Amino acid sequence: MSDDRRLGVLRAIVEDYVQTREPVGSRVLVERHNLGVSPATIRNDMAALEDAGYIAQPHTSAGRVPTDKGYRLFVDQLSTIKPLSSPERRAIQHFLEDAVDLDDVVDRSVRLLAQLTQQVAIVQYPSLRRSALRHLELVPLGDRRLLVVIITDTGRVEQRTLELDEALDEQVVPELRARLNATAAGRRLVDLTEPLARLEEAFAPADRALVHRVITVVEDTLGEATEERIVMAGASHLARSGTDFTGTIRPVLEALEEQVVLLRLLTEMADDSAGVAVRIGHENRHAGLAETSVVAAGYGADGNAVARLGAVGPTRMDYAGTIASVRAVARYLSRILAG
Amino acid sequence: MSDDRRLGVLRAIVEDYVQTREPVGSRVLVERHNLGVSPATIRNDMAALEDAGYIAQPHTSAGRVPTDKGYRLFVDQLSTIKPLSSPERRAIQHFLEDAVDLDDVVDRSVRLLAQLTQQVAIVQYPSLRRSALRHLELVPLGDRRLLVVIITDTGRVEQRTLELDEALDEQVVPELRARLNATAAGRRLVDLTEPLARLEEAFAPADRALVHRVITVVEDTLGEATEERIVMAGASHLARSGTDFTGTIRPVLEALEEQVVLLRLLTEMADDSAGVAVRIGHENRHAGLAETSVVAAGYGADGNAVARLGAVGPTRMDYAGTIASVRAVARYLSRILAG
DNA sequence: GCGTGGCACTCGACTGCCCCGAGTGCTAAT
DNA sequence: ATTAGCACTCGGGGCAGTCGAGTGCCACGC
Repeated sequence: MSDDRRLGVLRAIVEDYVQTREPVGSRVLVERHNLGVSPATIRNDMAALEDAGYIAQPHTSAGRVPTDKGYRLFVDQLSTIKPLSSPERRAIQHFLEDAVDLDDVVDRSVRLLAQLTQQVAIVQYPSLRRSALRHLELVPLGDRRLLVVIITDTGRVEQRTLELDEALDEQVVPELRARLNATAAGRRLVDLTEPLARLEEAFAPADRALVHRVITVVEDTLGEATEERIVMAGASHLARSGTDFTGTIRPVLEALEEQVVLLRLLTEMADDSAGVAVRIGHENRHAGLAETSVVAAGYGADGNAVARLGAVGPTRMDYAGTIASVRAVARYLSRILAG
Repeated sequence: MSDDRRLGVLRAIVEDYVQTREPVGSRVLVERHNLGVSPATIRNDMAALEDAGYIAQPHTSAGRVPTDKGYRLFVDQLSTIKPLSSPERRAIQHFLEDAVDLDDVVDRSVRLLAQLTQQVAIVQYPSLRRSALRHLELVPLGDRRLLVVIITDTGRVEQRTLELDEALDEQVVPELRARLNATAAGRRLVDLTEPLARLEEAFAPADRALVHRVITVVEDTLGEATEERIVMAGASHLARSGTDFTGTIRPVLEALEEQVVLLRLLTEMADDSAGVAVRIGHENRHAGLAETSVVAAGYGADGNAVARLGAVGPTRMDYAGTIASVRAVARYLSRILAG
């Protein structure tokens, strides 16, 4: 009994099951994949695969279904990444290029990915901490409020309003703006703390209170709590006709609405050599996602990832196609952000 | 046969059906609502209500279920709006007050509304066109790119990058910024076109190309196509155990993912005297939403609505509670934006 | 030792049948 | 106008029987 053939059988089972959504038996297997052997032989292989935990049967007189472990082996065997068709590629590029700002880019990306994969897509906004600062803008609003706008090189814009205790000295604002930008522009936000502290000391004591508040607000904005945003699209794909989940899709939807869960999901995953990570079923370590798989990749200008995106679907998904789409969108998105 | 009692019967049917999710018969009706008459009498009333199209029976030997028309009458009869409990009110206020910027406010609002109503919540961002301009900021990025930032009094920030054909004259930027703001600040964005056109003519011919591009970009940003954004939360509530929809929730989810559909939905609805609008079932004029009802209200600082929010759920929903929650969140949101 | 044909066995899916009960509509009585 | 009584309808649940897909195992041949 060759190990090679057994792998082939597993692969055939996964492919058939993904396509038909039904447990696959030994006969249809030999017919559809013209393996040159008889059903009985396949049955022996299947028994071995079942002993090893790669497949299971829902009930005695039914065919076999891949287990999480089976999908894992299947995915690891997937070596070649199926390239997208060239019309597909053009469509992606065209679609993303028309975006007017970062919100629009992210929004278009997530919809595009949902469309391509026919699954739920999630996209994390470029992390503030890992981005570089492009510009800091201070806008006085009346004489007791100051609007602080933080603009990163990934196009992300954050704004905070400061309520001041005393009337604002209009003179100090342009100076503060200029010196803040001189100090901070171009730096990664995570590296700002120390230079900003030094800057504060360089101001006249009378102005320090204001300077301190501005610096504090900038740093708070970078705090973990509020900085991460994730958008989602394609939830309707979860409700596709042939319902893939035992019971309802509610736990899945609930999990997907928890930013914290999604964030953990995305950040915990380690990309493989092709830059894509796959988590299957229970590997997600979350009850609501026990029957789903996640395919994710990082993106970001000039090679260093500033955030991640991915697709979430039933464990019985088209892994090859999903991986290809996720990878493609991540690449185009990186290119757009760099441009 | 008194018309009063018939209305009471309809009301009782709606209440019971909303609670039990099961067709309600004449006997349980008299028992649960201690109407002082016999089941037979109620049956006559029910027959009349059915002739009038307010209720229907799924099949011969079953109880009655309200029709869209029945719900409509029921909702129109709902005069008093059930006030929220005071802990609820405190929770709302507390929750919304902690928001740091507009994105955060909107995000918190939509989650809060989903939580309160136990349904899908949608919130439209404050309309750009109906907001007033707070500040226009121009930020040179290198010498061939100019970042234009538009900040409204509702806290919304839009940004666009201009790619310039020729090197930017650093001198003209402060002047342009000052004059743009002098012309535009405080005005409703929809009223800007004409003053801006006049402003353009006031510049030296050499600078007009730049001025023109900036003005164009501001006006384009206000164009219908990109200005409207809607966020959604609570999709998981659609998948609640007792599935309320014939077939799947897929068409509903699909409709909710179409910004255009949502937008039409929200803007087409006319608020009643209490500031809340309700659309029931087929009134939504959208196939996917034929079995859902929408409760919406406008919000905005100082009384004039700049956008809308709402809840979407099965026609068999708790209208009184949903209306109360939608109204409350709209009010608190208005207050936050005004403050 | 590996592959194969044959065969008995298992068990879910489907079907037809029956019965029960909830709920109705109608009629006649008050 | 309300009500009691009654015949009628029809969906749903329980039960038995059949069908067929698919398995596991065994004996045989190369």
